[in-house]
Amino acid sequence: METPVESTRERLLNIAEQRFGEGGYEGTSLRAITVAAAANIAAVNYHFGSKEALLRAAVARAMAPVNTERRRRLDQLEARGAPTAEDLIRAFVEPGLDLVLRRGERGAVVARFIGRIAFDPSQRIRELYAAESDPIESRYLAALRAALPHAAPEAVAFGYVNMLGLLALHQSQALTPAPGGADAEVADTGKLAENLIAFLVAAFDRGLRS
Amino acid sequence: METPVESTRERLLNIAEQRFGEGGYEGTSLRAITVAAAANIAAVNYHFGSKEALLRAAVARAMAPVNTERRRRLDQLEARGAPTAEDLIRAFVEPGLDLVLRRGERGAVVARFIGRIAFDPSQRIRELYAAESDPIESRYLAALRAALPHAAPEAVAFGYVNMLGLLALHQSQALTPAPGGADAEVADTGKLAENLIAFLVAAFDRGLRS
DNA sequence: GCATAGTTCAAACGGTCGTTTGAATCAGAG
DNA sequence: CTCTGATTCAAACGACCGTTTGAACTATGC
Repeated sequence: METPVESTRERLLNIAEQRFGEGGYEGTSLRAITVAAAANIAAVNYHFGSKEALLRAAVARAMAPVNTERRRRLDQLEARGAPTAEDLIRAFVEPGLDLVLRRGERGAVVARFIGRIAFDPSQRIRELYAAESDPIESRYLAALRAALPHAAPEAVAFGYVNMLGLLALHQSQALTPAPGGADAEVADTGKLAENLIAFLVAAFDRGLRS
Repeated sequence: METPVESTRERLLNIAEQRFGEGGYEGTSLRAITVAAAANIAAVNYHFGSKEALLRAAVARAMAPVNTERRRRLDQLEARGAPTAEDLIRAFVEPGLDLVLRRGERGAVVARFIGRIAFDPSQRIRELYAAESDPIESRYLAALRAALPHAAPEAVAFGYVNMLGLLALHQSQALTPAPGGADAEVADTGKLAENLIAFLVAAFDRGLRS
């Protein structure tokens, strides 16, 4: 028989991140996923074990390159010593948005998936995402505190969660209800990352309690 | 018989906004709602017509006082002429967060409900929320553009969706996974609104593309 | 008291959910 | 070819979903 370019396992992961990103975890059935992936329903439990395990595998796979790139940038910045807040914000935001901007449709699917899962209504799902991005969180927070000595530590943490949230919202495209809307235009011009970074830099530099 | 302080209809709305706020629309069943409200399942379809109609009624009821207050503040600001960006941001954010801070537990439930529905995974639900808050959106955008003449109109719209998103995330408490975390501390001191407003004002004043 | 409209009730409807089963099919090694 | 382990398959499992039904109950006006 013809050799499929993607294994069943890969097709399931690809379709899962697409559908989960569109309808959320609760709003997407395994049957919808397996039909779209041209796989049997039992294949999910065979390859992953359960619906939640499929989600976990999809999150891990989607986050891996983002985490790697963030770690790499953070290492590089710290090697040079004393990164600015803008350096750090850029090192955090760009790996998340480059998915959308520089990898075509596939990247947009992954970004929407990540952004959606990060703020899923179910706390269980959110924790699943948080566990995947936690490892570098403390490093970022420490670097941000050092770069913003005038701001109180709690204020820096406040800024960090705002950055995390805004990035997720733009990744999930939940802010662009109408095609051709304001945000879509910004994204089309490839300036979304720059706009978001400028927005956040101003907020971090001058909008945090001291 | 004893007169219940709340009618079945009111109990359903109260429990609905609590449960929808906790688990999202898809993640909450009518049976869970009716059991908690001590009502029969058929009561939902009798009083509202369907699950989605129940959600619609809950959204409308929860948003009404927020919209009213925002309109009132906007009227007041425009009567005085030439409101600043901070005036406008404050007039938008405070009505949304006062729910949490100044109405006790009940207000926190309503705020979480609104914040969650605003960015529900399902676009259908998000549009349902947007329809409820649209009427004043264009007024706010126009006033913001006038207050920020140095910023491009698309940049102002970009800032507006960021404000909307950050407010919803803080309302939904999705940014506070662990009790006693950084954000909870900020909220406990009653300073969340001030911190968020300062964050947004700095971003609007200095973080928007011209 | 009796009719009437408003409300609640237990029960069931058809459908979909995630998961499991056990047989069928596959590819590769001996 | 035969054997073996990995993979796929149709089918069914019990549970839960939103919705509907028609009878029972409640309160109010006559």
